[in-house]
Amino acid sequence: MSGSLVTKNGKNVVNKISDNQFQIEKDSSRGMNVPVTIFANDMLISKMALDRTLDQAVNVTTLPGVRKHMVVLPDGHEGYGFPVGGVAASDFEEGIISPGGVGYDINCGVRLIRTNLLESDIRSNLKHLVDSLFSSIPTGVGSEGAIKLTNAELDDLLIDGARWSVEHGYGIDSDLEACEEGGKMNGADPSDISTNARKRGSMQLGSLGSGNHFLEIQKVDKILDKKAANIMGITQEGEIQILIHCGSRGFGHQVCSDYLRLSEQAMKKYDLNVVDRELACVPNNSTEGESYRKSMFSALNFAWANRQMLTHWTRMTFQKVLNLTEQDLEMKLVYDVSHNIAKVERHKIDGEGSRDLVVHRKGATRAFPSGMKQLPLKFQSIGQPVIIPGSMGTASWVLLGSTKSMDLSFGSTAHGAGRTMSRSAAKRMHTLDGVKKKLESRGIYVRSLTKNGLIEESPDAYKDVDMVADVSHNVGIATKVVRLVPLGVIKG
DNA sequence: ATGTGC
Repeated sequence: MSGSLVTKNGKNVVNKISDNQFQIEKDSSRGMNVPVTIFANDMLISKMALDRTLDQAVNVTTLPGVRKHMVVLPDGHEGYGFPVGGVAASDFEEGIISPGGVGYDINCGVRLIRTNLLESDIRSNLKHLVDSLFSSIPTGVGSEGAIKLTNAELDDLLIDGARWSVEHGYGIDSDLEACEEGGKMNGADPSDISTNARKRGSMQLGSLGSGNHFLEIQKVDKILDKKAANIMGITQEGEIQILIHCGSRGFGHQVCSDYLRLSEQAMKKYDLNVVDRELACVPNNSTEGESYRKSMFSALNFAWANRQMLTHWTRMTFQKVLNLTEQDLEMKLVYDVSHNIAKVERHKIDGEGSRDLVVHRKGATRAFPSGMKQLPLKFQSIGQPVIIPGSMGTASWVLLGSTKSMDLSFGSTAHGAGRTMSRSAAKRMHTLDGVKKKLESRGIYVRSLTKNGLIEESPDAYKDVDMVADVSHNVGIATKVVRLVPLGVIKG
């Protein structure tokens, strides 16, 4: 491919800066406040130009107070208003906050748990392990968890996040320091949460959900950065790891819906106009902005509490099936990262010094470098573990945040593979047997609640996660540490 | 993603 690429709506020209960096220049005449920077390669960016990904990124640059640039990561694809796989930073004082900039699944995220087991320790028990996980962890749309909370208990959980779960017996103290924000976002306040969100939330606590959410038993395929891997507790190839990918379930979904509606109404009051109604937003410093932040933070905490509970049941299942005690079976949390979040961070902007920005990461992972005070002590010297799940049944990656991310991507990198085939296309092109056979041929045992759940998540409906990790590594926003491959999967 | 699609 040579020359420049034009986006789907025909209005935006993409310039290639280098092999892995592209740009859409700022055009003030079309209301753009900043340029768009895209980290990709020729193949990935050509796919982004086929749908609305890049045009949506340009739309975001027209929002009030957007700073520096809109970032699109190599896994970018179209989403609700804002593209998924993007970072939009808005000025704390003069900018906006937008529910669509976080997305429906608030704090969709992943956590990686390392074990002291090798593949040979579990091969003969793999099916039993997967079956037991499948029966002890509720999956599927609308699935209900084992826990029923009163309103007052739910309030406590929404304020304390994973800490609530640990204090109620689901996990250990050291789990908390291995979570972004310690698994508890300060400033969460559930007082504006709707009754409807509460109703859905309290029922679904402690469940995995559906779509691309999964729990995988994986093994270490390759270690590329031994020093970083060792500090994370990952020591050798063949070591068993658990990856949990899920979010805030119907609770966060309802919070997002509630605030999209509220934002659309409040925009009239603030005389805010947006080029796409899906970009509904409110001034960050407004009553409505504060209300969304408090409620969205509550949903972050819901998701962290939820992943913490699933961690506990995973540990119990492994102990029981393998007949090992808590002492003999090490299952330590490596790290837990959020993929859908907005929070205030200080970032340098060329010519303006440092500013407080509302960093919207939608399908993006924080990738802070060494020395950042937000990181737990043991990662201060190397940087933050970044966990990137592939699609079900494909590889996943652990990367390491790097100083370049602070200059290039507001301290962020990609979050996953990103779809390349719609759910309906995946259904047309695959059968249940075909997908199962393909996974089995790779030695992967899957339990799924629904037929469509499996077909829609067929590995070839997604981009190549290795390519996504490569772009991140080559640009230097996060570097490769460990490649993981699945052995067993449970999903909705 | 989701008590799944205008």
